[in-house]
Amino acid sequence: MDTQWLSREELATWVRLLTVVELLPSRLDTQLRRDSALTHFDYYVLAMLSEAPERTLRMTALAERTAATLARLSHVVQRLEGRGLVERFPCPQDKRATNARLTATGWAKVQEAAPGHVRTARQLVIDALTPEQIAQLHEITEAVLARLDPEGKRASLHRHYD
Amino acid sequence: MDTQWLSREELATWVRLLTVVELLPSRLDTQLRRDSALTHFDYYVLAMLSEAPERTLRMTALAERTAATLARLSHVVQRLEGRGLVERFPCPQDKRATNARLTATGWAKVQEAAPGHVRTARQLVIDALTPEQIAQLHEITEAVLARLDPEGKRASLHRHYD
DNA sequence: CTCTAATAGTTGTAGCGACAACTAAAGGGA
DNA sequence: TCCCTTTAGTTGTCGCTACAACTATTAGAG
Repeated sequence: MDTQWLSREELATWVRLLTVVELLPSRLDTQLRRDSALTHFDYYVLAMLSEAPERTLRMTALAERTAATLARLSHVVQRLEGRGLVERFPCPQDKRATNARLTATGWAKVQEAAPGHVRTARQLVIDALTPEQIAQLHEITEAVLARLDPEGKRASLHRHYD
Repeated sequence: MDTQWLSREELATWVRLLTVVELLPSRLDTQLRRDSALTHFDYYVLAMLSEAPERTLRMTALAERTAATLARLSHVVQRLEGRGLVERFPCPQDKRATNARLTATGWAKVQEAAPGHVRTARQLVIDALTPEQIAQLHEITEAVLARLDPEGKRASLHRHYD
């Protein structure tokens, strides 16, 4: 049971990755909060609904696409419903299930927030990388996700974009 | 002011990156919480202190190495002090400043937690990648950090590992 | 030698997320 | 049919983080 410590190069990379993982979410939150009064997670919930048929998804499906637990999603959707951006209604086919649907106000909100968010994504990440690096990062995140979420229980989102 | 939307490849990569950024911290937290009753951030604070001369750092220096705001660090160190893992004392040279020092108990805690944490880091990320991918990820995170933290105000940590 | 601005750190508060406990409905034997 | 398990979702609570407001000390301009 000897510990396999990290090599110099592995450690340097690991530390940089942690720093990115630490800083990126707060940057995204800050921009969206300031410009649209949404957290980044709020935005993603709305964005996923906006791309779904009828702008409607079951809570479980929405949770997968946003890589969230059902509990967290439930809290968030409750708040979004209170703000009139989303509405919930029981699923007719399965009485256990709940559907979440984007309201007209919610749709307008996403439309308004999207350009600024994309600009931020470019500024902070995408435009900092060469096309080759984008391709490399694609492979790298793919490999890591296979470890983080082997069965794809959470985080099915990326499969919709292949 | 037309929006430069993301290409198919850019979007797929961006979504994967977001998923990693969403899932990785909670995985690290879960392991450390379960095995050592520490958050990942707690662990990093203790780890940074353990590598410093005298196992002591000024709050500002510690905040940079952990990519945290001073406010956040202050709260965390307060809690760690309450648990006897860290102690604080005023800096003699600069009466505004506070030094944080790892206690013997804190040192023991890091020693105990480190192997499990490294094993997790390998399992989830490092061992999922080839040496080439590690090198690529090093470059990629470097480029992104230059955007996230241009002046290196926060996140000076990685420079200690070059 | 002031007086102002910058630096160092702390604290209060509010909001979000993790975890555990819970209800309710559907599925699946025997 | 009955019972047990699984699935779907909600809710309460606690702890952590962001943000803003605050104090105290130091550095720098004039």
